[in-house]
Amino acid sequence: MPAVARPSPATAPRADNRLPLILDAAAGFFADKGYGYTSMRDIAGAAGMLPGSLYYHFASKEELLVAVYAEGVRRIKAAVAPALARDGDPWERLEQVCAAHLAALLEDSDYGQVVVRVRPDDAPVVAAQLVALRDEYERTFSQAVAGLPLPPRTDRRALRLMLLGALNWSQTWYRTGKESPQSLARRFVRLLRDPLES
Amino acid sequence: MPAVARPSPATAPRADNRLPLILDAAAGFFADKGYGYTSMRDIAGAAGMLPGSLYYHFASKEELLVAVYAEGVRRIKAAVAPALARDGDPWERLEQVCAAHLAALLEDSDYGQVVVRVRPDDAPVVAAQLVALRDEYERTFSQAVAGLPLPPRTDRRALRLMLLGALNWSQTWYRTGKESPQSLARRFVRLLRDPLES
Amino acid sequence: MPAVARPSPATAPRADNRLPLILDAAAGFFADKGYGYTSMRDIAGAAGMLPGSLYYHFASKEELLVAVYAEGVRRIKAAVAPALARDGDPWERLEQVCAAHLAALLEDSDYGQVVVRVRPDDAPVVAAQLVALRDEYERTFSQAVAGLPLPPRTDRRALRLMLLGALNWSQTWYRTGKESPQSLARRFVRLLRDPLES
Amino acid sequence: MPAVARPSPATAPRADNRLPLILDAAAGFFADKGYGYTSMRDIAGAAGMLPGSLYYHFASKEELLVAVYAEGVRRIKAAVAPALARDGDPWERLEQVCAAHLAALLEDSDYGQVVVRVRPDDAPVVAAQLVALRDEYERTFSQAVAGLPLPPRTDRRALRLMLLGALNWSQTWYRTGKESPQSLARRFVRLLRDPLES
DNA sequence: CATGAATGAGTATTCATTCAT
DNA sequence: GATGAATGAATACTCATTCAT
Repeated sequence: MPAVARPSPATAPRADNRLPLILDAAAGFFADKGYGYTSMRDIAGAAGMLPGSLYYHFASKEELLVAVYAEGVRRIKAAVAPALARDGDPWERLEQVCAAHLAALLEDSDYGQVVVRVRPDDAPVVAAQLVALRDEYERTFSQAVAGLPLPPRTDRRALRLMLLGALNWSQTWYRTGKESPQSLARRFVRLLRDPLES
Repeated sequence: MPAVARPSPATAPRADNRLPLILDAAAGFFADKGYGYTSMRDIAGAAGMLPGSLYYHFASKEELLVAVYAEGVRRIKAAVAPALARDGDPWERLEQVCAAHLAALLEDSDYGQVVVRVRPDDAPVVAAQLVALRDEYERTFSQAVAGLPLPPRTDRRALRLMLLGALNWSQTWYRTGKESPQSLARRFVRLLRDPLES
Repeated sequence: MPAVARPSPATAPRADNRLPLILDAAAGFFADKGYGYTSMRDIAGAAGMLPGSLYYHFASKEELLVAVYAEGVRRIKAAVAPALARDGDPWERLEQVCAAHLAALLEDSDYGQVVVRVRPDDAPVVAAQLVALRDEYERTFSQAVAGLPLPPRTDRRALRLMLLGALNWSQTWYRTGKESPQSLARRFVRLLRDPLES
Repeated sequence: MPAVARPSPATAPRADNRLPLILDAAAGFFADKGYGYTSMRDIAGAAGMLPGSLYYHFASKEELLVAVYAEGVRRIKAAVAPALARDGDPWERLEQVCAAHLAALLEDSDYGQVVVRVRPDDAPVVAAQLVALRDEYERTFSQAVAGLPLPPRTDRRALRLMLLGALNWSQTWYRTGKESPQSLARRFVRLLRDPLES
């Protein structure tokens, strides 16, 4: 326990500068193969270290997942925030929010994918934390729906669940390149906005 | 213990057929914990046999999954078929199809859940078979959308993807008891049919 | 226990007419992959029956091996016998014996190969029987060496071990087609007969 | 707890190196029971560790075999090298080479035995490596034959195959104690060198 | 003669984790 | 901060064998 050498335990309590490397590696695998199909060895290998070394940074695989998941939520929220802040037509705003959500989910980074792909009960011990993080984001998303001028008695909850479900499920069939998140978002929102009954 | 029903030990030599038992057990676990989180021990235990005994019936865990998955698709198709066959208002028909789909997925049996929950690439060796099965069903579902009278240039593919996505994703948040598949289907279809833009 | 139907329990105590089929299948695998690497399933499959059915014919895998091994020894002895019976030049006779031995071992059938390939202690329970069978043949082979007119004090035992070793080991490197057992036998015997020291 | 002997925890960080222990254990079993009849449990047990722990050192049973086999070839080559390097009578040299070969094979260590006992295709994945190793040694052995002054048109290849076969097959019947490798080698070489035809 | 169904013990291998250094 | 070495429990799967039918 060196009491002097370290410049200042308060300002730099723990450097841990390879931490982002680990998070990136983990996010990559979790997004790609899922939590349960990823081993600590996979992650360590990709981060250029040995499995045991991961435990200096995270107490368990589950805690590592929480960290990745939290970062994923943070990024989706950050991606959606500008769209949400915009003034103007609420339908247009919803479309932009959806586009940002989709982009974060499908293309921008592994972190976003993790949030949609990993089911909280894959990691029972921390399931509650994951659910809380997910809920946190869904409240954000709700605001975009809440701002919509809708006929009275419209079921806004169903609207939100439907839209979010459609968006999230797209991870299942979406293939990069054929269509942009932006245009997909437009299609989906149009289907809701425009009357379909001829 | 029906004392009469059994035809005769000669005609029915002894097909205890614990095979459906195995399938049920597997379906239960796959639906509940996912494919990768289920062990052959789990399944064997629930079926009242030893792990090795499973291999008399299925050559591998993956083939067992295919059997469960196929049965799942069969059941969803069977559930949806009557609704699809109905004459009358196409929107009404779509609603009934969605209700049947949701019921099969959320309540009726584990088999339906497996089809939605298990990702084909969890079992790489048979992934193609699973995809084929899933596609087979989706073609069935498409018919309900195809029958809709829609304004020209409506994007029917997007409509199908959106609806199916919303339906399937419901597995994530749906909790039995609060709301019936029937009523949920009605809500979703209404949101599409009725104009939302005031 | 039908007392009448069977023609005559004494003359045909047990038909067992698929037995040769089983032996052939077993010989094939034992020769090819070795005893330990062959499963009863392999054999049953090749014989067109189920694994359990083999136990009607043989009490255990080990006993099946004994049967195959015995048949192998029988065949090698039968192949060598005519050459051994010949009159005339003893060196010529030895060459013919070696040629017959090699042919039985390398080309004629799987049974011969089994005798050379399978080590008695691969099947501990019956090891002694296998050794006895092998010894039985070696005594036969010895006669060909015993008949040789050799300088006094020649070590006939070493000669037999050397020749038999060279012959048996050929299974390791011999590839059908390049050279006949006949010509290989001639080469080996010549090396012994002719003086090499110039 | 030796307080002095250990040079310094810094220079010799802690290379317990139980690896040779594992190799020895594996060599012992492979030589004794054969590759396929040896389990990783056997080896681990003899090395004083748990089965899983072996995989820290070797990626698979097959790779472990390669390591043992390579060491075996190395040892036989090393044993034969001095004899091969000798000047003087080529027949005498051949005899010494054979004696060294036999000693390595029959008495000196399990490693040598493994090379002769284990058939490359017992471990299909690495079979090619094993064959390459074996060939490597056989080229060494060939030199001893190549140095022999022989009548023109003598078949040197057959001579090498015959001698090596006789030597290697001796593993089958040789029992320590009765006769030394040295004397056995002399017998074999004499049989070739001296004219047998009276 | 043969099968259908199962057993129980064994196989190689994987994995999250630990901990002294 | 990280490693080398190991643990212990789990995993999918295999195999010789059994036995009622």
